[in-house]
Amino acid sequence: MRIGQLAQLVGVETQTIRFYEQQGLLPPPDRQDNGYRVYTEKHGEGLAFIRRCRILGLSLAEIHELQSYQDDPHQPCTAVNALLDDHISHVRSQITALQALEKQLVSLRASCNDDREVEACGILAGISEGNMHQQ
Amino acid sequence: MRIGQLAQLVGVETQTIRFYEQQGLLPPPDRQDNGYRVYTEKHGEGLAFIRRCRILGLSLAEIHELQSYQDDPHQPCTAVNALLDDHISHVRSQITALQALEKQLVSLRASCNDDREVEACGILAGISEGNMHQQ
DNA sequence: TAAAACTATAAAGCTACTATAAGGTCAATA
DNA sequence: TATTGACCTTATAGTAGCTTTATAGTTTTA
Repeated sequence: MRIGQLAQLVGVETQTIRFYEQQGLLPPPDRQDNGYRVYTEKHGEGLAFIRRCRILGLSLAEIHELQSYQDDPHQPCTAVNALLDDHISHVRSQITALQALEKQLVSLRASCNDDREVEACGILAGISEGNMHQQ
Repeated sequence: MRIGQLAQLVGVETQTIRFYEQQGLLPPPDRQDNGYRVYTEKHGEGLAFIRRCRILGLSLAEIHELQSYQDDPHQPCTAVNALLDDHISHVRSQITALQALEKQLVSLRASCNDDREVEACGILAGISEGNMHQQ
């Protein structure tokens, strides 16, 4: 299987595959005589794993960590659980921050309407004067 | 006022100020004979405006856009309102996405506990097999 | 046979800074 | 006076996770 086929199979760009290889997340595949990479099903699974992790918002470093656990299958999986717990709390704090931000933005938006000139714009005035009433 | 004082006043690093100048967000200040930048209150206000926008999550490009409106004070502020509306909907979709992600992560986390070996880890298995039951 | 589609590498670009290097300036101190 | 320390200057590289571009070789298709 060549790189283009693998890319299509998993739904990524070929450059992304090369990038993961370069970052040490995908093992370097064998090469044909012409230098083309040849992939196996294993590579497909590895790549799919990476993509699912990315969809879950894990960083490449975290994925690397997970891979290192996979390579040592008889250790307790405490660290995997901890990694996920950390990530969950990270996501939660992002949500909290964004919700506070949304509130601020909505109240700022309420301070203006389309019928004004920029000079009198409540939004620009609000930002300029720092009336962002963050709590 | 020199760059260090301005930085302390607004609460940013001196490099950040130079960076904004380079990006065209802060007008280049006058220089002393020795080359040191000299700032006025105007610069302080401009910098504070930028920082407040950044706290609101606006990109440098969006800030640039707002500045261009400020330079044209007799236009209707429709575009400002629209920019904010867009940003609000952007923030909202981020929140929605993160909430869905949190759900996925929590359900994945529930599929394992600390008493297993990596080999039997419900989380790794879940990711590997794509049981991420995204809806 | 020639063009289209694929592959390769290397390097730059993206965002919004932050950090580092190497050096010039200035006031106060030993 | 020499030097220390705090400040300033520019230029360059690093961060994350790719994407884009440039340049070139290979394979497939018309």
